[in-house]
Amino acid sequence: MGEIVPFQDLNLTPVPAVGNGTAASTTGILKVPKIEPKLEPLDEGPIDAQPLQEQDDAYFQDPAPLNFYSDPQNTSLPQSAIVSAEQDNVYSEYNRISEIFRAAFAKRLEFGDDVTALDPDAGAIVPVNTENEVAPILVPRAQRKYAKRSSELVRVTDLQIEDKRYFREMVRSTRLLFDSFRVFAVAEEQKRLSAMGPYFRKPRGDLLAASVMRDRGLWINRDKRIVGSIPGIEIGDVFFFRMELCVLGMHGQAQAGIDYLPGSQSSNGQPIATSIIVSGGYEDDEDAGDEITYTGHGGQDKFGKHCVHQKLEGGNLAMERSMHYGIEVRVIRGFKYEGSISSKIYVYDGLYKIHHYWFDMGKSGFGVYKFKLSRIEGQEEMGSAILKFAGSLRARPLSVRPTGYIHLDISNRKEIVPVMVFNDIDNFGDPLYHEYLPKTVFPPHLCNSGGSGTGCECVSGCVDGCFCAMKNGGEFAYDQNGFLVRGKPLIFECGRFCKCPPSCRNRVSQRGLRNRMEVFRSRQTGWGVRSLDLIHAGSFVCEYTGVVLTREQAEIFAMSGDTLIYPSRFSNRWTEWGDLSRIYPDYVCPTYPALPPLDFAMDVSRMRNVACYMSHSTTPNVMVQFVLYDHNNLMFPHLMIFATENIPPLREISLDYGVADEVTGKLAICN
DNA sequence: GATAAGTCATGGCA
DNA sequence: CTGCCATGACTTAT
Repeated sequence: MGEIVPFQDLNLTPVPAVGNGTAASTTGILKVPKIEPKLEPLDEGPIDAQPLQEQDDAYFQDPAPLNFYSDPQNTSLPQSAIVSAEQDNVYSEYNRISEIFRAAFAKRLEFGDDVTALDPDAGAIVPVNTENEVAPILVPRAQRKYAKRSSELVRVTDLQIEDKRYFREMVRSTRLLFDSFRVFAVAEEQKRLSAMGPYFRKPRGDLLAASVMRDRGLWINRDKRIVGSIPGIEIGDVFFFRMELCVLGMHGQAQAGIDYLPGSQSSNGQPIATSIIVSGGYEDDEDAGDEITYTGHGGQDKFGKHCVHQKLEGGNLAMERSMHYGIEVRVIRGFKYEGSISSKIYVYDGLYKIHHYWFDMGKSGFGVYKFKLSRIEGQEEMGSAILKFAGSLRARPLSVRPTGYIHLDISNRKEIVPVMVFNDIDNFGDPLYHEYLPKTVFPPHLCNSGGSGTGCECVSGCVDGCFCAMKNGGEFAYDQNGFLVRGKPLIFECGRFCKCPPSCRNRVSQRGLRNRMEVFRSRQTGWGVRSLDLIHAGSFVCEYTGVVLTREQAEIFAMSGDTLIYPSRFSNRWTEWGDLSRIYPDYVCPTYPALPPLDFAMDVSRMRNVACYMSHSTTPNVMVQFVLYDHNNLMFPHLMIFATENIPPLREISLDYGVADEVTGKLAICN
């Protein structure tokens, strides 16, 4: 080994604070006057009288099936919907937008294509706006020119709170784009492939999204090689693809488990490891959470069997050098996760230090390098530990948390999965005193407008181009997995006059809650909501229910001081989900059908559902999307809540309730 | 579970 | 110093 340059000579300088606080103007999760009902102590409430008991039946024990499309036997859904085709003309705008996307994808350049139409000054991708010409989505591989990964090794320290918000928002929007584009790209690529003939392999949305985003220069954290935590990424954040980690600068290797700055790029010629992925791919690994014995890479054949001794080179050498300099590494754990959209999930578990390493005989009889890592103290709880905890909580809530639960299902089996109530802070228990309302109640005349209507004829489920697809502008709002492709002013799901079964892909939000929820008491937000299941970005979470009041009724109610929800005041966060303007410069956010002013309010004072307890945030992880299915009045849509981020179990769900009223200074949600 | 298609960064070489 | 290309890697989906 050559001469060792001491740690302080390494070019490890803190990055100056970047954020200026303008990216996010207000705080994260706030204490707001959401629905603050009259909180009553539980002195003579039902809780003490009826101690909770662990429930063993399927309703409490079975995990919610994520792929509900494989359940055509489920006929419990109401077939009460009236949908007519009268709006067909207003969807021409949708059709036009869809055509742009389809054409863009169809015109993907292949290797060797002529690229003279591309403008070299505008980066890799250029829209060609002549008639009938659209931008290609991918530049031919041979033509791609990417900015190199930086070799400047830095550690980011002392971020101010506004800097943290800035970076969190940057990460959030990047992930949002990755997720929504991934969903979209798979759907479009499938259309393109099927137009060319039969195909056998589902396209990989992770690769498509990452590749297109790289073309557009949308990968982040490439201008610095960051040691330690990545600003904007928190312990416990969950990822579904290795490429997503590359896009975020978390871990730059598409497959390799050790990411490092090679010695050839390092200021002192020494390689430095920055992150590792622990996912059980090496038989000699031992993972005890805080302590890891990590096996170096190499020595395996293509089937994953060791066949030669490992060498102290590449990532292995970088690990040894990081140990020598006392440099921390990020640890990301990979799991198999039942019901996930991808085969594995990846969880950021925080920073570890390498304490020693040795050369050892592996179980295969070939030599391997082993590294002993231990977690740096004082960090947030490990994300992987929370995932495991949530898993046991789903099965045996009262054994895992003997105190705190005051109800195991406030829905009283009105939902498909339980909604529990947890309070280990005080003795308030008002969620127990409201009737649970699984679906919004509309004025009777809306849903009973005669026995005739129009709908699709898809007896075995809706297909591309069917009547209901056309009503949504020629494309369904949801992909084959039930994920929202992009937000729209309004979505038409199939309804009563459709011939399709309840399992139809166009009936996502009317199926109700799919994730086991917990209403919990919090010192910061009063009541809050968290899920025991991992929620995928783009998936339906729940409806925001209440009893619909017309304006006249609402005025009377408001005078009497009841709590009302005004749907028109929810901020238009749906425009962010699927906003591809950073990929398609001429992207137009869907604007049709133009909704009339939503001139109604919802009373949630007596009857409500789990959504009512969600906290407000200006950096929310869910949003409201308007949906129609059981009647046809554009003025009275359902308020459906969809996830805009991957929400790990037990992380608080937050919603943007809209801006504060300028006159009263109150947040808009309450009157 | 074997296999095929796909990607990245690295490192050697011209 | 740059560009090219082979290589290895705890992937992902069928």
